[in-house]
Amino acid sequence: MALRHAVLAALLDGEFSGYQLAKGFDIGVANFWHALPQQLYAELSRLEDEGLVAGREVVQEGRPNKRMFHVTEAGVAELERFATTPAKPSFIRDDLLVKVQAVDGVDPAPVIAQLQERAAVAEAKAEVLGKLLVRLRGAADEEEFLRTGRRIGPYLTCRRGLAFERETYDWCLRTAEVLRQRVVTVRSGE
Amino acid sequence: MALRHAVLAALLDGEFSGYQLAKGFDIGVANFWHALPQQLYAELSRLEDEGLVAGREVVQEGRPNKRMFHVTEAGVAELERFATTPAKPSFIRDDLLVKVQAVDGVDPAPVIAQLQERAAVAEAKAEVLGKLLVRLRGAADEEEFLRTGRRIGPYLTCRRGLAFERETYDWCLRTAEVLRQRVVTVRSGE
DNA sequence: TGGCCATAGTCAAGAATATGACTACTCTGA
DNA sequence: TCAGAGTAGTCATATTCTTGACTATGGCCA
Repeated sequence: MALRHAVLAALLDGEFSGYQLAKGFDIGVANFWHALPQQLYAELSRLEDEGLVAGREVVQEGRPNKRMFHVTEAGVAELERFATTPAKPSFIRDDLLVKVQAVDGVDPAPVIAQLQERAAVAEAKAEVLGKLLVRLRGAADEEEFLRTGRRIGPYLTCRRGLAFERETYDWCLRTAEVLRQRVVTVRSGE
Repeated sequence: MALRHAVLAALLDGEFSGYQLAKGFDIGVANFWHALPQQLYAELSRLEDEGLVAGREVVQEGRPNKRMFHVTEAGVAELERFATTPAKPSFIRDDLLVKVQAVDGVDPAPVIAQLQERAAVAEAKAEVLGKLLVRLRGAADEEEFLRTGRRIGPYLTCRRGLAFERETYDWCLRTAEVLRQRVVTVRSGE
């Protein structure tokens, strides 16, 4: 039940609408918590009912009105409480890893293709995250920023995301190469 | 719905009981697909009903009987089909990352403590995975094994798991250090 | 002027996961 | 000899996540 806390954590950066969160979840918080728009809207409603966030209607012209949310004091208190509860071990869930695990029993060609695709996605994501890091730290260099910046949480999680994507990229390419080599080996009658 | 495929992939290594899978899921397949025992038992039943795995009762003395499962031809075909479906993007889900994201708004002390704990867990897991790699490749060296071994799927996913745990370890320690430094900085009135 | 995309959000239903309790037997250590 | 841990598995319930459809409006392009 940490989606609510992920939302609260994301809202520490300011005021956001459900729609903005749904977009932004792809780059920022989504490194460690993926959610669909429907979940976010529903969670925001629940959080508002419980007084952990507060929303205000923003009337817009030329486009639908929206509701901007921010964290309340009670919301910060809830985050505080959450931070002290023992963390559950993290886990990855990845279709592609399942396919690689099974690769000895099936045709490797589609797996190789998917590794390649995934590498491309990871590369693109890594680039986005790299740029986000630069934007977050602004003019300061990294060390300086980490020592004195006033909002380093997103920066730290972003670094983790970047390392993860780079690792994914490397692993996908190296794994695809291994599988490709084996196809050649088998064909040449090893 | 890839738990079923994770189970099928795990059973490619031989015959296992639900109980064994539940234990082993922690080290092997669990790198990319975590599941509770109840889920595994339920999934095995469903897979058996659908003819994708077959079980046989093994009568034991001094302990409860067990059911050993293996993948059927239909099961392999299902894996084959699965391997060709487009892979969904993977995602991490991590309580601890949420806490780090929120660390600017809350007391960092418990977060630092949890980062330390997590680093220890990751280190232990990395060691287990390292040993598993050695066991999987046996006498051969890595290159040799990857070229000619007949069951490399688990090896490849295990390498990914190892890289992930090492990355987690590094990130946790570096992040904890950053947060500790800041506490000092703030205390000294920066 | 018809179709598509973006903004902004909602509803309902279903599948997948998690939580907690429970049976039953055996071996081991205090 | 009693408690606890390990083996092997089941059941029921609750929460969470995913899928798919749906409302509205405005702008852009052909």
